[in-house]
Amino acid sequence: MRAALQRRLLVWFAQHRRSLPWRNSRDPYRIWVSEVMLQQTTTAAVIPYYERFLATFPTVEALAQAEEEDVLRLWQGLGYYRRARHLHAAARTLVQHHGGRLPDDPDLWRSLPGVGRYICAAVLSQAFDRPLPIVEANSLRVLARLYGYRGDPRQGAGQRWVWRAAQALLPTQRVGDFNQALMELGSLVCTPRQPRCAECPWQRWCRARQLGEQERIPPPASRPVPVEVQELAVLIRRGSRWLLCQRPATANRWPRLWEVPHAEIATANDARAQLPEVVRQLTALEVQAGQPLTTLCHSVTRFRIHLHAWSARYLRGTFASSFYTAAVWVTPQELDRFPLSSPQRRLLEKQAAKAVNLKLGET
DNA sequence: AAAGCGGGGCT
DNA sequence: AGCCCAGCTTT
Repeated sequence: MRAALQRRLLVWFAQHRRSLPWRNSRDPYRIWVSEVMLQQTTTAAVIPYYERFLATFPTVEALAQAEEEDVLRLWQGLGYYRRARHLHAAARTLVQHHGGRLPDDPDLWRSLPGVGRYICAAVLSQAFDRPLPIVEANSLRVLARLYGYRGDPRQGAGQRWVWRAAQALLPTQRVGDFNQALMELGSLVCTPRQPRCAECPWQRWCRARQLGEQERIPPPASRPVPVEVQELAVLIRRGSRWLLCQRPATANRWPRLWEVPHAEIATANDARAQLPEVVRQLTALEVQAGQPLTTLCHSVTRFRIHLHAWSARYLRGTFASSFYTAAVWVTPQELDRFPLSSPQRRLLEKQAAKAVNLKLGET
């Protein structure tokens, strides 16, 4: 049965595969770049970025020689900027310590920043046909449905199950094509909602379909419980600069006003000018000096997107002291939301440390 | 084990 | 509006 599944999938793939810029090449560098960009990002969104990136940095040497700032500029708008910094750092490692070679060596790939189990296997199976399985959002859905797996294949035991399933199904030849085909099936046929089972090469073996449970397998990711948050905000304009001042509604005095230190950097680096957007959202909520601002948030992330970076300390529960300032950066991860080069990041971290000291001094 | 990182596309 | 997406790192 396994052989039949493999054969039918590969035949289907030969007929239905989309022509994408990173296919038709076995260059590990090109495949690698595509996998990094495609991480948590849809194909349509990636294509223009991918073509620009490869035109600018056609080889790993070109990427290694580039300034980090220029790499980030090309990445701007894709999000998850840590991916770009890792890609660039890994390119430099490969050039400096491995002669610019991208070999068929899983241990080497896994040692690179930003390369986990999936990207390692995706690159090596496509470039060298190395028999490594991959599990991502599409193949995960296909496998869970094929075997009618009832648990959550994204977590714990389910995760171990789905990687074993992918491993067991893997052919000994045309591994790259098979991995691609599995994802393509999930993307074109075995979709999250309203899967096109009539067009599926595996329909006769699909347990979920036999049970009529295609839409319920795998189970949807659970959403965080909404939490109501209250705080006060003041927005002050001084010429072309903006000051944002926030405090928890429970605090009884305002923090000293500090200029938001990353504002200028954010506007300078981000074409979509995040600061005016913050201003727009806040004014849309009619935030005036001293007015209460009530937000229903479904998750920390959602709230922080809403108000951008300045509410970090509040939601981390570290605002027990009687005041709170917007100017404090909390973790390096929070800096990942901006396309900041490593030196810029270090500067902000230093400023943040200073702000924390000031804060402690006043409490 | 769980949180954190974004922006876009789709229903 | 929700929900989802070719994941990885950090805590």
